[in-house]
Amino acid sequence: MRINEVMKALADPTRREILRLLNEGEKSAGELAERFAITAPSMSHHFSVLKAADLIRSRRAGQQILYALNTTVFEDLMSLLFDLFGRTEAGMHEKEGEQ
Amino acid sequence: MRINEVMKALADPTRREILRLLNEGEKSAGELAERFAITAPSMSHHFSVLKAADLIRSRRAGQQILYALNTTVFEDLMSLLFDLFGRTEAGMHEKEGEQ
DNA sequence: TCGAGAATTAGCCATATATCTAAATGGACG
DNA sequence: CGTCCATTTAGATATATGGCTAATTCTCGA
Repeated sequence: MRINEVMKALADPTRREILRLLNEGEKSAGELAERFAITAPSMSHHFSVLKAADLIRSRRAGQQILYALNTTVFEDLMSLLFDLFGRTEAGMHEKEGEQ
Repeated sequence: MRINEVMKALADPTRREILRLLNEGEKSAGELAERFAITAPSMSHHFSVLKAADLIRSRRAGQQILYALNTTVFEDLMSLLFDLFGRTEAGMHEKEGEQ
């Protein structure tokens, strides 16, 4: 996991809301876009940031592109946060995050 | 908790490293600064961002200012991440077994 | 093959951010 | 007091980011 890309991706409120919506299930780009007051190209930019961070996955279905959460990153994120905040008693979590 | 401020604070690698160092225990501004290749004013800027996000607390001890983690935010952060990634009932039924 | 619909890519602009140097603040101590 | 030391504040600058419009790509269906 690229921590920096993940964290930067999560730093934007629009992207966090996209993730929240995708938590309900797979949605098309257009379906997501209509929930926001920004243009499709801007949304597309956010999708690419989320994809680069591997927070979402996409697949084409006809003319549409469907996006879905990549939940495996969640665990990595938890691991990172424990690394930052977790009060550890010697070896409580062996697996250290990168960076 | 101001999610946006917390997330933006965490988006910077220097600030994440500061938190990691503070996880070892309280440290002075200078003590933290000497670990990085950036100037004291730049460090000070990062401290203020972390403070604004309530991720750290500070207290004066003579000429020095000591910083410490504010661990209570950790729980809030976890809660937020579950909100983003945690499978809710609706989501669970839509994409079961997906990874 | 052609046109329409969905989405992305390209290019531009304004704002936000991270960094620096220089100056100001606040405490310690002779 | 006066000066030193630790840190912050002010102000400047370069880069990053997020938004837009216009143009392009890709797929579907007549």
